[in-house]
Amino acid sequence: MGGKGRAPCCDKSQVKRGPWSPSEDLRLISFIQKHGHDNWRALPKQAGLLRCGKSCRLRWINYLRPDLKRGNFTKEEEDSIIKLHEAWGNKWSKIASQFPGRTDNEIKNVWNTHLRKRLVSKNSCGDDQSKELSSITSTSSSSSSSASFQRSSGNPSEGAAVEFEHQSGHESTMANKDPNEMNYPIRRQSKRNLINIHLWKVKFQRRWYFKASDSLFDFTGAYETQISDKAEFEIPFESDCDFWNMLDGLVPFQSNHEPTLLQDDDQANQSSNLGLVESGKWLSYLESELGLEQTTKTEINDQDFLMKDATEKLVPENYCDKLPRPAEIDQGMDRYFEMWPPLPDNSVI
DNA sequence: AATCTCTCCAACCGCATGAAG
DNA sequence: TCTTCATGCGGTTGGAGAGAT
Repeated sequence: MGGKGRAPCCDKSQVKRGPWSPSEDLRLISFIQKHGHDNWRALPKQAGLLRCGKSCRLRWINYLRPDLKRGNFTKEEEDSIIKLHEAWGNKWSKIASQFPGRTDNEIKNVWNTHLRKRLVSKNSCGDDQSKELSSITSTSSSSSSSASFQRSSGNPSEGAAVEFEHQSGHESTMANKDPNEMNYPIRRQSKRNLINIHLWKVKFQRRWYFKASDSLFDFTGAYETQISDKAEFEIPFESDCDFWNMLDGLVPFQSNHEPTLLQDDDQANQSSNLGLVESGKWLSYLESELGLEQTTKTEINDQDFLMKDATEKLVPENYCDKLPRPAEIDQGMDRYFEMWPPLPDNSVI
């Protein structure tokens, strides 16, 4: 590497940094779903993201790609990591290659935060662990021992990466929810906490408007009522809908650890104010305000309705992602704001 | 209740590597 | 062969949350 050195990968002053917002995630997922990721450098611009390609790549690889295995490491996985680290040292990518669905970053983190300490602790209790300790304190690879390990049982290589489960049996932010509310939380285990997935669906003038969201996905759209209620859909890349964007500001739930659904810079303040609106009620109110007498509150088969894998493309034939916004909805939303003004910052429900 | 300290992990940074011109 | 570019890799950091004082 000589000469003037490499040019920076991007203009740092022109790109956004820090935690990703759900809407950015949506854009990245949607773009990659449709166009792949042949060129990370060009991807942010094409996807309409103010991020550098490197950041997009990391976000996808470490967090968004659908084949990631979520949840804590099993004892078997941890044992395998220890053995592999003994054999290969800090070759995190190489080690991660033996754990489908796990990332090098994840393994590096679990090593630095758990396994290293555990082994140091073990070692302090006896000399028989000195070999293990030597592998911890040295970053060089040991060529003497062949790695004997097994892939952890239940790895996701052959199955859906994201496993959804029904809410049954969980307490949740929806503890007091009205069963009639059109709000169907599902929980899945993430590495750090539980994430609620919510579905809303409202029928208006022969069209279903839907919205589904969790901290990673937030997709909206509409389809004609003559198609099956169970029709599945893809994440729309160019999802329309000022209407739904406005609803995004009315985030009706907030789990303990999750970020608000939309935290774009220009929406952060609004979200922080509105994120505590009591779950579900806004939609019931909206329905009555809109006079949707014919609105049907249909039980949704969650397993059918949710994407099990972000790469699946299950699009209703007459799916529309550019529907005009009915004036009635605009009016109803105006009245909604009057009835449910933004809450003050320090309010708690 | 307020403050401090620790833990964890997502995200960033810089370097290495390989491909292309 | 040299330079530039794109991507991969491993080390490090910043900040949120949890626990301790």
